[in-house]
Amino acid sequence: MALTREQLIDTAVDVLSRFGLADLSMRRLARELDVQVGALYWHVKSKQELLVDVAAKLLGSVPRPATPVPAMAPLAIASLLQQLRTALITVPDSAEVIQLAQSMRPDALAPLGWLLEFLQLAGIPREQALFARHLLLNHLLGSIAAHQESQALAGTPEAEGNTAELGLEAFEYGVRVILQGLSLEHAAVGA
Amino acid sequence: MALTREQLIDTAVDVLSRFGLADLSMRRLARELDVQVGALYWHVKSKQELLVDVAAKLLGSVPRPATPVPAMAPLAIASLLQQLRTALITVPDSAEVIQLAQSMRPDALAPLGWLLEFLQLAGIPREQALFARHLLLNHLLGSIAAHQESQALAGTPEAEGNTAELGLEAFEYGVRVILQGLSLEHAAVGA
DNA sequence: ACCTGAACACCGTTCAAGT
DNA sequence: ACCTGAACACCGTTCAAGT
Repeated sequence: MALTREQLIDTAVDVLSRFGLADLSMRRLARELDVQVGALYWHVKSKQELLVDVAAKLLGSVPRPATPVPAMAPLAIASLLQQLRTALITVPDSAEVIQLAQSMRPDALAPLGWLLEFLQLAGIPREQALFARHLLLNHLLGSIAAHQESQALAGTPEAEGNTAELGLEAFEYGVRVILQGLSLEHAAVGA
Repeated sequence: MALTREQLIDTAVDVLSRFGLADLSMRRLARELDVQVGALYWHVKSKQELLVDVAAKLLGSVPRPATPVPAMAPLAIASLLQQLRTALITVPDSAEVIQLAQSMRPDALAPLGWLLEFLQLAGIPREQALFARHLLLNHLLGSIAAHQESQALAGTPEAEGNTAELGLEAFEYGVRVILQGLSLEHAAVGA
């Protein structure tokens, strides 16, 4: 049966999850799917386009939180960020893939749209909500990348629980700091 | 006269500044320096090692601010971040290069050491100062990358001052939010 | 419509051998 | 000490030709 775009994306997600971005080449994908490299380009315009779909699939399992009342918006934001983190933290180089997708097609990642929505709901004007989202996103992706690096360098898994919790702690600290800073900058949030 | 490591680094900075990271290959460098590719590997262990030195050179022009009294630490931090931004904003893909250097050799970039120092001076305990620095760094590099992307997509330089100021505004907004959030999280800062 | 075969124009790294 | 020549094992993308 003929190769499908879905199959191509699924295989890409699989190779990424198991071996990382360095091993995710078009040639590797072709080998994995038992076709010639050229065949892939009938289903997909370029590797970058494929990676956008990979990013969307990585975030596909994140459910949309219920729309909060304004006073609860910061909580909804924090929990959405947590969910995004858990969806990405086990996939090597996922931060890089999301960043690329976000820069290529800013509307391709639905959960990031919700994030903007909740920030505005919290009383932040649109333009500044865009800045604020950038801030939160840079922190999310940055802390995921840092955590994965530190694990990669760890080598022998001595005290692995230790570094894993440290990564989570750093993430939550940053979210707290940013949300507090935002509520100071925009009076509308507090209760 | 023989090729030197300095020459190699300088040429790399030059190619990066003019053409970006995609064009910064060992083979391109060799062509530029009129040697064979192999020659480069006598002066440098790997491309990654070279990029660490490139990153250090990019930040080499940033002067160390005078050590502030604790109450002035946030100001010193904000001005150091500004200087880092101006050093990097004109160099394509500089954020990526800094991030790589920072992950390969966390002590190679002196100004980032100063940043940690000032955060502790502001009354933030060491461990959390490390998180806070990450937060500021992710914002700095993220906003530089975003600004350069938006310029790349702009194509025709219509209303170029507009987007340039928008990038600066987003950057300053983020720094403000983070510093305010930090001062809320750590009581020691206010005057 | 979907894929093969083969090419084009590249990569980073290594290393015997030269000077 | 410093560099060349040549190889090894890869890349992403294109495209005539096949089925």
